[in-house]
Amino acid sequence: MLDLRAIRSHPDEFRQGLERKHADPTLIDQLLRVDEAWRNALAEVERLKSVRNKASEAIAKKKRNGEDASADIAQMREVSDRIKMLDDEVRRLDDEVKELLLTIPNIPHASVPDGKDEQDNVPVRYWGDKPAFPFEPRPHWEIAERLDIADFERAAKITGSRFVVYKGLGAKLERALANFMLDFQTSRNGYTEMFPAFIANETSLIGTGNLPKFGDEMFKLEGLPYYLIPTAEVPLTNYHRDEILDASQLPVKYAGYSACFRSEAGSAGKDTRGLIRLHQFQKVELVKLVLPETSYDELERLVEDAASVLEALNLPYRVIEICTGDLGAKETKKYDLEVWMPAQGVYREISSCSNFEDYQARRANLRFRRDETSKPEFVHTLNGSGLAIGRTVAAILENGQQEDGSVRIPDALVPYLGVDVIRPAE
RNA sequence: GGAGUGAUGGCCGAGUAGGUCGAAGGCGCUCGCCUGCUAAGCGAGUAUACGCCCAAAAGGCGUAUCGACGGUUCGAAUCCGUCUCACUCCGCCA
Repeated sequence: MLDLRAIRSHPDEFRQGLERKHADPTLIDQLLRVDEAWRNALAEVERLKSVRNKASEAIAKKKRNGEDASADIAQMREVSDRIKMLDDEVRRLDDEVKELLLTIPNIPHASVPDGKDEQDNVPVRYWGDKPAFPFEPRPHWEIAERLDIADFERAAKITGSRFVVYKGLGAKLERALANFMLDFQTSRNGYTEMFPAFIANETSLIGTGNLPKFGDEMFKLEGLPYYLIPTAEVPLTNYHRDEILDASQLPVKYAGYSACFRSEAGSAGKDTRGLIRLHQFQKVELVKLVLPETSYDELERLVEDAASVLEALNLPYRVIEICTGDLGAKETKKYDLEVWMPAQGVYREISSCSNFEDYQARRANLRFRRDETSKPEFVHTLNGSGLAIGRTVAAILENGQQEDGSVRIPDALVPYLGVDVIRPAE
């Protein structure tokens, strides 16, 4: 959430920020209106409580001296009733302020290119040579079915559409990629490996910004205040919730492997085939908690950390900078990594790296202290996929495919998979 | 799932016939003194959030906070209810 005091002192900056994001700038005015009402009610109730506290003290004194205090008590009864009413009012207004604050999106960073939607995103660099095929490249789902390494039909039988069962070398490829990515990010890029729970509570989801607004993108456990995590970002970012870290601990860098569950509400008809858009996929997620003044440098480094996996796997990709209109609600700045998918002839998102500044840190109360005497400040949080495994499988299958239906495995992965080519059964 | 115990400040730990308790005491930490150095000793200080005053900082005033929420009361760390978490025992499991 945004800083309420900052909004009070220069609301125009926030209105403009929301406009850049094509969000509703009048949210700021709504907020300020309720905030003022809240502060007025608060001042009044605190004044009455002050009266009450003094009177209570006087009553205590009288009683100790054996004097009669019944008149004072009767008088205070009225004050107390009024306090009770005002307290309800204050609570109601305070809830309203908090709810609005939780709903208002983050403001884009000054460096983010203006734009309306994804059409206006800006490619910033390209890496790798797209493979040239002397034949018509097949889509990955066809390759996978032919190699008998992924089974969508039976997954639909077991669960439903948008699920997959990996089989044989497909299952091992999934496992090999997870191991490879975790090893890579821990040993090469200095992340601490984490293995979180796949279920998180509502407080955690509010902390990362998935609730209250985006509950319908997740699977909720029936009758419980628990959700299946849509990404390991949720448990990893909440790991230090309500803590005050020492500045010397920063940056905190976590790499967590998890399954990710997405309801994909509203995406009917999109990417209905293959591994691109499933209700469950696995991912290695990178999360950083950093000093505020370093967060944009850390974002650039995060992009490199994610991109270096693609380079190690020799998968062609590009980096695009997301424009203001296409930014998610929580982000101040975001880069997507898009991997080349030869069969469709398009780049597909395989990683998304974002800076949230203190938007999540405020929600999750993630703070640090510069030294023993200084006041706690909010950290900046960042995260990026490093990478989405299902889409990496798809990219490896499509980019490594050969005319005979076999698939060449990237060299870096061979020690993990045990073979350098996946061939169709005879 | 059943039975029980507990939750107080950075940590430990007092505080139940409700009233000068934001909370004794100790440890830790900070500053000063003392000391050849260290240790010990002595003195002072040491929570957070929010609102108001102030151009701002400094500072001042006020309110709230003893797991959370709600209730009783003029007044709650202390009484009542609900919940959460932790621990112990039993059962059940990987």
